[in-house]
Amino acid sequence: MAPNTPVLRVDLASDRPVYEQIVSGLRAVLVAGEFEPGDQLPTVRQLATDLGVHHNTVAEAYRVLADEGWLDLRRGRGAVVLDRREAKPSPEAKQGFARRLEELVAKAITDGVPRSKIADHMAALAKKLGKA
Amino acid sequence: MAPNTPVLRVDLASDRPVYEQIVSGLRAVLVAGEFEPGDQLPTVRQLATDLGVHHNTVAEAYRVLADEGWLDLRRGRGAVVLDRREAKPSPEAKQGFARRLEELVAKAITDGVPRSKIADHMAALAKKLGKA
DNA sequence: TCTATTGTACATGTACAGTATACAAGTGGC
DNA sequence: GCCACTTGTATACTGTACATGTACAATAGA
Repeated sequence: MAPNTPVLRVDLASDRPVYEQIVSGLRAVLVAGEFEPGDQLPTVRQLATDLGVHHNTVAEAYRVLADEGWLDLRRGRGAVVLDRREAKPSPEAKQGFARRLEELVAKAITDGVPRSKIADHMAALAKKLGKA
Repeated sequence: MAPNTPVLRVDLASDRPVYEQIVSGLRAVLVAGEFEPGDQLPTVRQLATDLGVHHNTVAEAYRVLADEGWLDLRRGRGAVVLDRREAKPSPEAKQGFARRLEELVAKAITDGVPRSKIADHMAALAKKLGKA
């Protein structure tokens, strides 16, 4: 493996905001359990250098994740991964997820991804979630 | 049902651009097959009034869908749904879909949606895609 | 205590989203 | 054919968000 494993990657050319890419990407990594509670995340300056952006951009992303309860963020200390087992109920979150999922699939179909591939991906992910 | 069935709905308070919400929402409707080729979509002014936005905002959304091949757009005539069966292959589209899907699921989990619900939704959608 | 490290606050440049307004291109009745 | 009307388009303008530059505050460690 490469000397320093990149935590994630961003597309500077994308129309999607970089800080939002960092939030989404890191959140996926955290949900996947690739970090244990107590683990240190790269400092805002370290990750910023890796990604080629300004450290304030990374800081903004870390702040969002901290608000969501994923990180403990303090100056001088860095970003520490939290436990976050509390599953707070969300009324319209389910509905929102369903709609976003439909929209994502519609986009993929428009982009020419075969429906069978899409179905396979989702079935596989659903299976993984079920046994977790 | 209400006298006029709303084609879709947007959240003006969302940080997500309205025109992008219109694109995603309409694309999902089109993929779902709720319109036949040749059907008329609401005029940009009509839909704009329904949604409470400016007609130029709707026009921008229609233009994106027209570029994707979903609509035939001409002044004086309105927006007509096209056939669009051609499935153009996309190399990185599959990979992009997979990543976006993971991120969407991570967001849902963060929002407190039970993993079982997420898995059920995806399994159901996958099944529907498979038999289509 | 002193210094380096780390996150934060604020101001600035730039690009994009949404709107107001005027225009061009079709449609349909006469 | 003419003319009013409808529909999408183009341009200018305003507010806001993204990303950055720079300085600051708080913590860690020697």
